[in-house]
Amino acid sequence: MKADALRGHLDPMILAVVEPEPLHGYAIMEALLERSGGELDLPTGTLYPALRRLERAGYLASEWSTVGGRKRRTYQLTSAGQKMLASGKQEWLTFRAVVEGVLRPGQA
Amino acid sequence: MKADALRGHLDPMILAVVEPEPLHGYAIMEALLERSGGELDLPTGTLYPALRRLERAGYLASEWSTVGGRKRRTYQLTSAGQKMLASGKQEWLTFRAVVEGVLRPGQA
DNA sequence: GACAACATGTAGCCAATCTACTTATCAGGA
DNA sequence: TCCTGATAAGTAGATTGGCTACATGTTGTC
Repeated sequence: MKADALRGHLDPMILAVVEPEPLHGYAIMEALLERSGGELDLPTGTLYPALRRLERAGYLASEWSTVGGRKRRTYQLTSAGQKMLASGKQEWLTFRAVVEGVLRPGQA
Repeated sequence: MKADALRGHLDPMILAVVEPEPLHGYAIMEALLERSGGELDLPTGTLYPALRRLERAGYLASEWSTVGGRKRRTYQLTSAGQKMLASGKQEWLTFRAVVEGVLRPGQA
């Protein structure tokens, strides 16, 4: 999968994995990897800046903790993030319809 | 639809609309608009550079003509473009599976 | 002692899309 | 006649988010 493809689609995906329960960065990476069937292996240079961006925008809130001597910053969805996630899902459906309307991916 | 969302997905869409028949730039814009149900209204500053890029890459070939006093540059798919389109469709299916695996868009 | 896994982060690069602009022809209505 | 909208093609420059590459430190295992 090309890197560019992710542009503009990563944010809702991150919000989606922290929706059911707050997670720290590393766990978010693992959740994305798992939910994507091993396809979405984000470099830390992508994920961590994205998390800070989402927090700055008010969609996530974070809190430090220490577990087994390791420092974790755990992120949870805010109510603004909840709304953003919902509209992100909606936008995805629109986007998918647009691409498939043009691409007709059935005919290889 | 956000601008970024298109990143990396536009190329195969352009190739797809010129697949059945060669089209000139303006007609490609109209075809995209029509196939997308009016959603994909590309600015010329996006389309024309993209066409040149695709030609430089060998996926499209172009030819000038004049119709009704207006100059047109008509693009057609090359065989490399044909292959690129096929793999682009395949990549789209992968990408879609990744996003939907993470997003579970059913649950709004 | 070394290495993999866990955990977080920054600096700087790159490329595709965008806004805003230019140039030109043709058709139709005021 | 003049103006506008549709047709047609293009460039310059800004933006921005995901990338590579790097830095730092802990824990557990061979």
